[in-house]
Amino acid sequence: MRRTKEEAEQTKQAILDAAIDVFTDRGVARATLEQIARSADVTRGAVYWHFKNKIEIFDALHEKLHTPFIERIMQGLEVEHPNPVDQLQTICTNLILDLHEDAQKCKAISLFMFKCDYSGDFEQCKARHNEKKREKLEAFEAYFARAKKQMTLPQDADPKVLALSVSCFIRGVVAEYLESPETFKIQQDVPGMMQLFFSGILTPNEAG
Amino acid sequence: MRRTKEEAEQTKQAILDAAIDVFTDRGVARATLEQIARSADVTRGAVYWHFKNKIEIFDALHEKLHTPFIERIMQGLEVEHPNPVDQLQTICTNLILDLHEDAQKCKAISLFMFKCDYSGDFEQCKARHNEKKREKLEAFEAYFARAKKQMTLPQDADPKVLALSVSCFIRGVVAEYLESPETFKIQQDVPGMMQLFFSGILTPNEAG
DNA sequence: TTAAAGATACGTTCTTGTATGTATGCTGTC
DNA sequence: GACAGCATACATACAAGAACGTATCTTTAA
Repeated sequence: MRRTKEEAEQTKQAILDAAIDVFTDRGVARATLEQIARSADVTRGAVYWHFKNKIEIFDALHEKLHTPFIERIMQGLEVEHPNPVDQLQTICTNLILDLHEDAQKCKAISLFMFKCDYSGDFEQCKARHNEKKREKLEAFEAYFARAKKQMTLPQDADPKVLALSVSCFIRGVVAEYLESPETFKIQQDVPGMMQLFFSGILTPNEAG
Repeated sequence: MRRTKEEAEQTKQAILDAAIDVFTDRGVARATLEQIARSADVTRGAVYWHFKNKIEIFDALHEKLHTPFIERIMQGLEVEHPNPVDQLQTICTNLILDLHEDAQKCKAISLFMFKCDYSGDFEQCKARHNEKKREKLEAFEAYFARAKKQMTLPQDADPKVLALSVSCFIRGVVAEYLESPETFKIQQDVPGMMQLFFSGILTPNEAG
């Protein structure tokens, strides 16, 4: 049953797609390679041919999800913008609004937010994933540093803390939305919530 | 080997404490009742005596964690306060700052944020846990409704959306902190971040 | 022809639930 | 107030089924 190279690549992608479904349904830990194989219409033999084990599948999915996400944030830094904070607000808002139209992406994000834990053998993934987070934080920081330089942000603002705040808020919004989508209508409420949050950033901070 | 009633209760609590450790180390799904028993210095027989299965242990831990948390938010509503938004800000800030001093609580929260998923048999927990979330959201909402009535909040503010925003932000902050505590010093940065966030709430919203 | 791309088969390990064993705390009774 | 009888609080033993990794086929592209 040897396939052509393109067929083999298709099989590999089919396994990854199937993995998203099975991980979503049963959770990463309880998901079986047999179930993934079944869902991709192959046997475990095929799975073991393309991936060493479950962790390799998991990591492949993570890579596939986060790379375009970070690229999008980085891209905004490549062009000059009169108000980087507004720019960042727009990017973040759109990033979240996009979720509403990409069910597969939602599933993938939910995987890493709710359906996995980095205990046991999965601990080795954590370092790689943290690296991605650091990149993201630094990009956020760059937006605020640039805004400070352009005087569109109070001079006493701390880019690090602001970047962290943005990161926290986005994470919370995405988490709450994915966890219980019925709680709020994303299209309707999110722009307002983002506006509210970013208006806090632009307010000079009088706290000690 | 029959123990007295108090000893039995101690055993039960020891099992719950052990469960936190084992769940933390191996993840909820990969944790074995045998491991929990070992860690509590009993056998699986004792575990099965006090709990029907792993899910019951899991639920008991959740109950133990969230009840005091919600009570604390509710308590703030019992007394009158000249500025409910400030009051809520203080409560939320303290709630987060407290984490720094209670390692066991951090472990427990991390459990429900990172170490578990509600797939398979654990799906039955989700409804109960969502109920707790709803209570929390309604309490937040009550603070803002009261502030509106007392005119310490712009009249065009939507208590529902504000409550949701607070919920999202807190969740994000706690998640980011617990996931990588080295990213920010909680005592130092959190008050500023909360101030920043709540100042956005008090700013009249001009967005469409 | 040989090696890629999988399928099939097998043995082992790990967990779970339950069934059964057992020692002892408790309770009513006389 | 002591003692039979029972329920409690576990410990131990057992059976059954996953799930995994590997080893061995099979087919066909290169």
